[in-house]
Amino acid sequence: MQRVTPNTRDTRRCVIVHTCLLTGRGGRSPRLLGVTASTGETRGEKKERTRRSILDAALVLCEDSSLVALSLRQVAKEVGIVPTAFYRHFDSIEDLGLALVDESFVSLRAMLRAIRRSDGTIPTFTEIVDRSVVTLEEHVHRHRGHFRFIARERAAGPPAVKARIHHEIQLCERELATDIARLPGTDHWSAEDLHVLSGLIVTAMVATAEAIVDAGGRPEAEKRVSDVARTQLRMVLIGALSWKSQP
Amino acid sequence: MQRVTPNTRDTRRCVIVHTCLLTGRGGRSPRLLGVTASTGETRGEKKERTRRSILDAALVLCEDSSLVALSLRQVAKEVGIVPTAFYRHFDSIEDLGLALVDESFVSLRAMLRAIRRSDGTIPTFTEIVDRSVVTLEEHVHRHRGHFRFIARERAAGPPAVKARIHHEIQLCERELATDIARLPGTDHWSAEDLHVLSGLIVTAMVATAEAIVDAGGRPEAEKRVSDVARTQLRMVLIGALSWKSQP
DNA sequence: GTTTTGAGTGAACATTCGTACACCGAAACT
DNA sequence: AGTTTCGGTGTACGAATGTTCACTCAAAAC
Repeated sequence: MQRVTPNTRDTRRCVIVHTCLLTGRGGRSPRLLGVTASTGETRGEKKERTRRSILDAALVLCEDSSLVALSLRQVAKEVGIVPTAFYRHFDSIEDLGLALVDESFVSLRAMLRAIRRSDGTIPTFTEIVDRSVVTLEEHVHRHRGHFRFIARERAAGPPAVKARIHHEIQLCERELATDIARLPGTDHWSAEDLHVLSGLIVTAMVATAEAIVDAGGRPEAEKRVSDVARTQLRMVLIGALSWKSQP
Repeated sequence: MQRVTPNTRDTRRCVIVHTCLLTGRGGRSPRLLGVTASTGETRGEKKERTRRSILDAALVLCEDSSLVALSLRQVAKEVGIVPTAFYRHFDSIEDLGLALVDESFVSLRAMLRAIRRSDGTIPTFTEIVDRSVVTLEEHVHRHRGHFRFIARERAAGPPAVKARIHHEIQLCERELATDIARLPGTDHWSAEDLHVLSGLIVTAMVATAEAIVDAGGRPEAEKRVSDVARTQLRMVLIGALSWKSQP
């Protein structure tokens, strides 16, 4: 972010207050030295907390723009550490990005597991669709930052980040394919067709997630998006049901 | 691109040779002054040529990374002009981005028109699908740079750029909806359902275009992508045919 | 109690960035 | 012919960048 005029920005500096670092800034206030020791915090815990602060700060800072435009110094300033301290936690911004990808997909996978878990009774297709869309909507709400990040860096991130995101999405497709295979009426499908269908569904859901994020929390806009998503999924499933696997 | 080590890059400097500027570099070689006049090139033509060079250079330079990480000085160096000369053509990098969006969609619209134009006879759905996918594949090949650009900046560009891309894609959806409405068997569809369907198709096609770009020109990978796209489109259309518009 | 470890500091570096300013000179206009 | 227009040049500026290096000092290991 170099080409903004110096005074337009910076209204939200140091959003993340990093209290543990305010206690003893390298001997700047030597009378507080003993206090830090009294916090009863293990060194590993402190490091982990700083790491979290860095991850959170990075997610906030590249909200507009992208990872490739995110500077190490910006992150350090936001966290409240000196630039060089960044290297104690990550080798580079790209490395940070990979950690954010992992983190994002951990929560996403939790969501997918939640959808799958509720399959005790044999549900109708409509039930599956409605439940999935509702779950997605909730989840995007709760992890808006992560979804924005994935949607952005999937297309614009550093090559390694893009590759990992792509790989994770492919895993989602494969898991969905095995789920579909368990549904009644898909016995005669080829593995190829199964994968094609799950790819289509995942594509549609990714687009839906992006649209929900873009709705920016306005309830009526989100409602419209999720209604569209529901209809689209039903269309796809109806198509799938009348699909004949060809050789 | 600030965080590369200074010597790793720069193997492909000044890819775009800007001959017109080599003739008289501001009086650096005054004996060539008359030559420039003898090129028989209007001032407007020269300006347009420089503008083209800037657009092309920008497209190449932000191939990896993104518009938000593209610097005015990089572009100027690649084109072979001094940084301040950039402002004679664009107000900012964002302005340049908007021009690139327009340019990209001009060619995309030409493609869509081509698909539509061939609808003299009443084609089967299979014919429509096959023809569309083939056309898309050809077009992505011919305008790989533009498609990469759109796919990237759609998610990561400056807000104004993102907005314009989103708007253009919505236009595509609307045009597709009116085309679908002309097809037999969709008489009883609501306008809402039409738009939902075209949105789904456009989403799938955007994803297909991205996948073709990512295939990187390897023929077998592209073949696989386009086969998948064909199957997906058929699935969607089969679903659409057995779709009943609900109130 | 002594030593080692390691997260964080702060100064310094060579680059790169956007932009302001005065200027040039040939095409375009009168 | 004389004047204006306007791409393009070159210098200069303050600010920001990634990365180096030699430190500090309390927690952890011994």
